[in-house]
Amino acid sequence: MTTDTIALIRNSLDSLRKSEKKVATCVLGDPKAVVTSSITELAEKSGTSEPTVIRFCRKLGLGGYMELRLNLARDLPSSKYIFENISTEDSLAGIAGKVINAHSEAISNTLNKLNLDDLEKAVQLLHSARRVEFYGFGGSAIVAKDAYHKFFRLGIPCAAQDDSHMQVMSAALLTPEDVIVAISHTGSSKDLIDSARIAAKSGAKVIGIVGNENAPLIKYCDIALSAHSQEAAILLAPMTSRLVQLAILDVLFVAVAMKNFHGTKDRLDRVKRSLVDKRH
Amino acid sequence: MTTDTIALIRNSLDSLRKSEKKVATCVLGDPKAVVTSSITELAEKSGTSEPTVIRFCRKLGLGGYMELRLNLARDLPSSKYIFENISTEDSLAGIAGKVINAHSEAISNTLNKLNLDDLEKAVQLLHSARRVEFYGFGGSAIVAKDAYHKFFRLGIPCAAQDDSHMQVMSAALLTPEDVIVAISHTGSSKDLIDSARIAAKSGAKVIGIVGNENAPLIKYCDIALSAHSQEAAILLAPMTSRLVQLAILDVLFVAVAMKNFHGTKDRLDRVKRSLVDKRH
DNA sequence: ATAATGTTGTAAATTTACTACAAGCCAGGT
DNA sequence: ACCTGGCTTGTAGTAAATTTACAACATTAT
Repeated sequence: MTTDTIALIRNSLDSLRKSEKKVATCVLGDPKAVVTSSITELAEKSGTSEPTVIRFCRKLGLGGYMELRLNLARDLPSSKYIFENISTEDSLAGIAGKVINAHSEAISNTLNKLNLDDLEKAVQLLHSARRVEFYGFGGSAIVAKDAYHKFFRLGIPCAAQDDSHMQVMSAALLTPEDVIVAISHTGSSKDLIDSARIAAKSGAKVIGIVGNENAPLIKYCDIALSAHSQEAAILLAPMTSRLVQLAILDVLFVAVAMKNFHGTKDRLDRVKRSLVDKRH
Repeated sequence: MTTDTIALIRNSLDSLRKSEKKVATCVLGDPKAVVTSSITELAEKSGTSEPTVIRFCRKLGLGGYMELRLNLARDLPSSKYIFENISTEDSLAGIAGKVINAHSEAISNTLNKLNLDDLEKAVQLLHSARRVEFYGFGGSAIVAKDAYHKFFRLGIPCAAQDDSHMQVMSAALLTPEDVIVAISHTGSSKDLIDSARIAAKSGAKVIGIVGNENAPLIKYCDIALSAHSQEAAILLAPMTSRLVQLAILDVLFVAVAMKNFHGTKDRLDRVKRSLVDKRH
């Protein structure tokens, strides 16, 4: 249902007439220019006439040329999505824009990058787990804790471990019915790899959430969900990566929760009610 | 540099004439409609005339009405209807899509909702603070901890407190040079309000990060940054809210970091180097 | 070869964006 | 209170845009 106009043009290229195709190649060649061009300019540049351009638009299922322009404006990697780094010259508004846009973009990209098969397997594992443990250090410890906060409401016995000693001890005591979720941006933290190895040795299933497809941690994972956050700005990379990790865990949480919707709803309501006395 | 047009309108709302403001509220009220409207339609709907609409566009620094339409089209969510709730019938791909889209949307909206003046003041406070403390409970405790993780790298003495007793004790010891950041989705946690009140009594500045503009907590804040996440799906609300809070703190962090770029860069490098031995 | 069909461009119609100017409004001063 | 000067706002007109109707041309089939 994602109507990317440029993809649409490319797909319907075959069903176009000769001169309409000229228009199409012209649009595909420089879509950005179309946004700022009038129909006359486009007709001229493509060596055709205005009505041809209109017919071209109609063939795409659009109402007219205006609609094409607006759609292209919407779909283009507009100046809004900047992977630039922040510079000292930036105004506060500029900084806010860059940070927010980098985040938003990173999150959207996650959806494309996610492997649905692996995701499905991860959901199955978590759903049928006797116990779930979330491991992470530093920034990823926060993600682990957040995951714990969510998953424990599902009634699944779980814990977040951000202490390397606790992790190995806990990992040693796991059983094949248990699952650990190992979270790491680099995917190369020695301590975390140790913990994952020990957990695997105990027979527990290991789900890795990493920000890099070549991470050594992946070798010790049954399933690795890579939150590859493309070459975002250096300064922002750790933040976007963390946000993406959180989003992946949110997806896992919701998916697992939906496996047993009524029980979940009841449980979430009870959690909610338990907090009312804390309100002002 | 190219800021979001909607945010631009919101910010320049003060410098507009009476009837231009009518146009502005009309655009802000339903930006999507503007994209498909002609200048005449917008003039009519806002109860003004075409020239007023043009003048409004010029005030924003745009060339004319067409540019406004194109910019709005570009900034708007790509026509996916998102704010739906998850249902039990959803496929995994559907769930992932909805969660990710809700998140992405919430983050983008943050930019529009943020009040730049308040943001600027918050940056100033944090930059010149002798000490910064982050307070939060439950899910917001995680956000607090995340903020602590970031800000301590700037060399600012700081801490995250997620224990109500520690909070009040710590708050009682603060000085007018100190700043606390009180984080709460509902903005009505009794304990957090207590902590904020005590901190204020000690003379410390209070920055509130809340998900609701009518939160009681705001009364005790010098600056309240509202991460109002619009009526997102019920099940997803806590998650998106948390993501938005994180994003706001990211913006604050980057902005404060940029106040002293060279020092920051050096410090971040040192932190990075300190971790290399932990790598595989 | 010629009729039939399909494709493209010309020219006119209609809508849209924009400009020049005049009417209205709200000060401040007499 | 009433005028006056400046500042807003709307009316009416203009130029330019998009879209339509139709005619000319090309292509294919009979």
